[in-house]
Amino acid sequence: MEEILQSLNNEQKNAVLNNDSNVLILAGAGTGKTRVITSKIIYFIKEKNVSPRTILAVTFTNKAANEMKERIENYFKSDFDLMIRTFHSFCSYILRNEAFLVNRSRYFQIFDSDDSGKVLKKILAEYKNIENKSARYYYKLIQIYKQNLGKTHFKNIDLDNFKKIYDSYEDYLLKSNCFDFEDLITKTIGIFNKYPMILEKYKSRFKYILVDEYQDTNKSQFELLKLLKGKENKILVVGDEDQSIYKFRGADINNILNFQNDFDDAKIIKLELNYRSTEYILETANSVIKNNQLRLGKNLYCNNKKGNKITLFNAVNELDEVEKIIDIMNQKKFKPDETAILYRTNNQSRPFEQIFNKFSIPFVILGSIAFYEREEIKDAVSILKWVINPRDRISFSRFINKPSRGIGEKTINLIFNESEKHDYDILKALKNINEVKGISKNTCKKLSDIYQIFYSANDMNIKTLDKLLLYYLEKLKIYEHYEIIDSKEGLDKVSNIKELVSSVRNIICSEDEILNYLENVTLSPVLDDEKGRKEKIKLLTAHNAKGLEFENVFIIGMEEGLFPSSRSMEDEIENYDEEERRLFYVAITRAKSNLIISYCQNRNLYGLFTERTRSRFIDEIPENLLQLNFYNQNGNNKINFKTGDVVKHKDYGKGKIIRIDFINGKRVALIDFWDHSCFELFLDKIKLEKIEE
DNA sequence: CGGTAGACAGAGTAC
DNA sequence: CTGTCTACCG
Repeated sequence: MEEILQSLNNEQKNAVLNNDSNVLILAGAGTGKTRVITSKIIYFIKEKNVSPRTILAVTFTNKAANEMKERIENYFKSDFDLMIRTFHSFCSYILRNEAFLVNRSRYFQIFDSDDSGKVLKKILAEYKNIENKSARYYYKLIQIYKQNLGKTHFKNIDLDNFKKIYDSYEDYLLKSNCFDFEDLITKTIGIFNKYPMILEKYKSRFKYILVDEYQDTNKSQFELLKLLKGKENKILVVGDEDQSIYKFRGADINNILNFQNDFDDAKIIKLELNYRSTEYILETANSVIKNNQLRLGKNLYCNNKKGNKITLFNAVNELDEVEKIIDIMNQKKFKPDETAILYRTNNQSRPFEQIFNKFSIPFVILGSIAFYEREEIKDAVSILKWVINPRDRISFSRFINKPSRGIGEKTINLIFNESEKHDYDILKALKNINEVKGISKNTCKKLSDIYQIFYSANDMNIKTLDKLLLYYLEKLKIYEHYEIIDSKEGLDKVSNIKELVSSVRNIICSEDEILNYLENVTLSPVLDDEKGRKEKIKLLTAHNAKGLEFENVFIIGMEEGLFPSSRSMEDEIENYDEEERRLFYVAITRAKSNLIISYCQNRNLYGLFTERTRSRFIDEIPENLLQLNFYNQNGNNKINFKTGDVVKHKDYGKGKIIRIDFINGKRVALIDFWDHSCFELFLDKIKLEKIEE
């Protein structure tokens, strides 16, 4: 323990040793918070003789959970019965224990938003969709409704209609023996409220509650924590209000802002010493975030060197932006492996894919479409989900008609009706398919064959999951379904499925192992394959970059409407740009040594060229931290010309700068001269003065 | 039931 | 621009 404490700074030590009250550790970016949490858990176990079994640590990503667990077990060199999980996976653990209390079996499966959307689509079709709103719209409403534990005050929404759709949705999930994401939290709370004895059981077990990324908790998660904590236990939360970027997912920044009001005897310990970034980068981060009102307030400092100034450049369009980034990387000799390109929206990776591919520049996109969200992967996984939980209608519908074998919506509905009539699961309905009226002889035969495939699997004594999955895939002819689409796309899908098969070769074919695997697939989507990351430039959204760090960071597309996003402006009236500013702050603080920020003058949006203005956030960076116009290295012309400036030339007279471009590192301005036509001039070679209009 | 063509809406971050 | 939904025909 001594050596652990010695390696901590005073702030961190204080956070580890302070155990008499409820504590909020307000940890800025790069201040070593994971280290503090793990040290704290080690301290509990080693110095306070706390049984590991009584510790509950909740995180938001499985990555963080695994990292903590690993560090602790490495220290003690032994496995512990430590409950370190994400909110969702912790609740899933409780729900599997207590499933019968919410009319489910422990084999329940979890619907992702895609599955939920399909359920809602079916329901809306039945109701003829009175309000003519999309399934996605209702999914969002239901999510919000659940996150707020039914205490939402919807405005301008037909509540009777909503309630009807909501009830049908809940009914569908119940019949499918499934939960959606929000259910995991809310149904757990439901059990705790309804059955105090059950709550007592968990409360008396988990005496020490630690929460990571507290700024990302939503209302229901907050309620869950309060229930578990009760009056008896202490709670320790770690978070950073400046990095609260998941409002769209229900995160309520007020949880962290109000911590001292919500819990009595609460203490705040700040961690402000940053180990990650150079001073210029930290100063940039600090000057941006201080424009936010909703803060507890902290100011990062470091003992690192000043470092390089922040490079800011503009590009003609999104393709030019890519080319300039390649140029900068070459000139500054950035290693691809240590470089990340961060953007606001996933589709901004496109021009990079195009150009990087053209020049064979190695890159990897992190987390755009998670592997497990791909159509073909979901198809394959849905087979296993249905095997484990044969009431799951959505999973059954996914694979049953791939390749098409004449089993369409009509037949599927007849099967569902049959299973509902007798309270069978779907497998049993297939077994008795001959009794179902309205299905043709031919189709009946096909369904019986499918029943045989699943029935026989039990007798085959298959040992590992890859073999089992392969058996189903071959018998059901899923490969053929995708191979028949004789294109690169189809072949990619086949190879993705093969990758999936080989990834489960170490999983034993027991119900529990498969159940555990399926839960991980849904609750801990892997960002990418680690093996392919080396020596490659990383492309990812600012959201996905949270918690990561890179030597060199490009933040691209810093334009009004994009970053800050115009959609976030519609979302709320007050402080509408604060969440976006936090996101920018997160992006800035990912950089260790070099930070480059860029924006475009034009951008192709939905097929149209649109003129852009640079982001308001850029103006919040003090000019003395910026290295402007990276390409203007000669410094012949000290004037900082920009688009829209009115200028005067001794021969051509007055004109207006339309845009500024760079050719071979030299600034070139396209100027619309009033007495002449429009033409381009090298800014650093001509005599040009800026004048007032 | 299934495939396809053409219309049309939407366009964002993700456990 | 692109993905999705609808209408129609085999």
